[in-house]
Amino acid sequence: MSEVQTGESLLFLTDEQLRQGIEAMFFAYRGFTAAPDQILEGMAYGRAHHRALHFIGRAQGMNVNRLLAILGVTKQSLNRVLRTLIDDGLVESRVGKADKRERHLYLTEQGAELEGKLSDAQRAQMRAAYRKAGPEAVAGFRQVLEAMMDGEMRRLNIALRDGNS
Amino acid sequence: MSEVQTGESLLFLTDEQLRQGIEAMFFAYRGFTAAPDQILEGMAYGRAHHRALHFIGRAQGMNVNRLLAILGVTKQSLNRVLRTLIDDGLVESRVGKADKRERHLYLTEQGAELEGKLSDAQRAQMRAAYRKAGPEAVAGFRQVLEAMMDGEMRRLNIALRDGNS
DNA sequence: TTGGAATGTCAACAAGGCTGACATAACATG
DNA sequence: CATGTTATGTCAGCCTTGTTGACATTCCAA
Repeated sequence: MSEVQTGESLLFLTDEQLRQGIEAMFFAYRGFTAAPDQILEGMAYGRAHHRALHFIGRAQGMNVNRLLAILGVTKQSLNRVLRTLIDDGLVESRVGKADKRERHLYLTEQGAELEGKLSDAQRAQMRAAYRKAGPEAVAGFRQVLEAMMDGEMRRLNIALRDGNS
Repeated sequence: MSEVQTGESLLFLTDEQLRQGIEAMFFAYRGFTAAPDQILEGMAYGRAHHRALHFIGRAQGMNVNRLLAILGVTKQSLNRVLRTLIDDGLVESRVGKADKRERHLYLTEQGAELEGKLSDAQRAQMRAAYRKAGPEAVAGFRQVLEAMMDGEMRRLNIALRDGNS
């Protein structure tokens, strides 16, 4: 697969190569969401709930504004989802200590349980793909994904990764 | 980045590594759809129209059933989209020659023009990411994406790639 | 001739986006 | 202190795109 590569880097940029990449991304993303979607179906929750649970679990205590920025939706849209999660006791919303206008979000025990189930399924899927492709491929995969994010997203992603809340 | 790899392949499979991959996929997919979305906004079309145009353009003459399989939606859902594209003169639906029950789908000149515009934008985005990451990374990227598709999707994707309609 | 396949269409509904408008509480600053 | 701004929530309504179910038509194939 890695071909000649000497001066021939342009080969990877033919329209056909790019198109294949685009289509692969489309199909792969479907596979990517399939496992958690399956768990969620039948429950009263959807993909939006999953995303909220995921990122709240990832950086517990995060405030609403930050979650909005990460998810890239409007507060009205998030609120609908968050409302049900809070009402159902999966997420707890605590008034900020320093700034009492802020609400800080935490997973309850119940919330963490569901999040864990979803995460496990998605990680298993990812793990299988990683195994099949091998560590070198994974490194390349990550590099391309990074390059595909625009600056804003990359910042959010890196902040998450480094644990800056 | 390729590390030791001897026995250490497992390093790439820690929960943390997997989680980062999951999040990168989430953020990157947003970047991936951003360019065409922007072109479409304001027009009376959405992402669903883009997908239909893309795959019809990719394999002109494809019948409806096959398109349904590729897109993975119900015929009612596709029909709504296809209806507007046909009515607006972007797609032509021809009765099958061999089997007159089938409808074969083609882009009109107008349809091809819009498809081209969307494609160009998305390819430009992809090209930028590929350039930034480099050819080796791209090869790895593709390998992981392949592994992330389930069998069904991989079959569809490969069939497309090889031009089997 | 008859069953099944390929397609289209009507109706109703749900999830999850969006905008706009408005309300409240709390911080921050002149 | 008064005033403006920030963080959040909420109501109402709209759009896109997915879903099911039901039914009709046309045509291939046994």
